[in-house]
Amino acid sequence: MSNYETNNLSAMFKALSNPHRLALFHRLMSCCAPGTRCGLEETSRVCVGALGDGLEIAPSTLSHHLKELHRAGLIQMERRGKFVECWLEPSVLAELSAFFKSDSNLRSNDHEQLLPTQNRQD
Amino acid sequence: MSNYETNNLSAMFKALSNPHRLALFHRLMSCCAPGTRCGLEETSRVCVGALGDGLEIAPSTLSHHLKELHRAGLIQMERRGKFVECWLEPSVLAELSAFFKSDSNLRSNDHEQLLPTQNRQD
DNA sequence: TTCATAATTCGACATATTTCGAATAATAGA
DNA sequence: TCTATTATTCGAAATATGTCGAATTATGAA
Repeated sequence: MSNYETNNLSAMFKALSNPHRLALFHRLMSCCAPGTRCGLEETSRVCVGALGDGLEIAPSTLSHHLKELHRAGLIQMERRGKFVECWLEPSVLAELSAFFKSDSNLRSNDHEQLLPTQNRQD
Repeated sequence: MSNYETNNLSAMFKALSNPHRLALFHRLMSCCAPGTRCGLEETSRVCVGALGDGLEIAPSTLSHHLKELHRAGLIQMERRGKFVECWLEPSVLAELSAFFKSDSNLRSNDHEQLLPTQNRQD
């Protein structure tokens, strides 16, 4: 994993490291049309105020958190009239899911000899 | 997603939000036996010092970061003689990968009416 | 016992994050 | 234009995090 990839990914995880932001992100994940794969082109959108509903945070805090999610590349935002709509690109979910799929992270011999010899045969 | 789950997950993401910690975690992911699914029972272990190799952080910082990863439930640690070995439980990878699989996050009607009516039909 | 190596704990400091309220901007409608 | 609604920006305060060096612990070997 290059430094660039590491920083990009860690920025995403940082955005998700706050419980409020994770909840916001998860709402966006959950609101896709039931019974279909989330997104494709049917990504549903939620306006800012509705996203924060029930979270008990000030509007300014909500705005800040959504900006962080957006800066990390996790969500999209677009003003439509009085409202600002948020949505989630399915490719982002795919990228993150793939990262934790161990198969995609196998390398051949990068880390030979990482254990001292006396500990390798038991 | 319950509050408990949210906090648990966000703690994991917080642990991965630091580039150094993400690099450490990724090394543990990458060092599995080539050609096999990571883990099952062949999880390979790496001792603390070797994990930090090339990362240019002080031993105390390395120790601190590994403790954070452990506290978040992301890695396992066990002393064997002079060394402390670290490894990764495959189930953790599975859990995280599954979280981003949008299918597993579909709910039926939790978020009806999140967009104001005038914006729902375009 | 004494020494060297591996790793952790502790205390300190600089920096970053979370959160809020007040002020501001953007928009739709009367 | 004036007003109400939606959302953002700004500044400040409290708290958390990342990092290091020094001291300490744990262990194996001479």
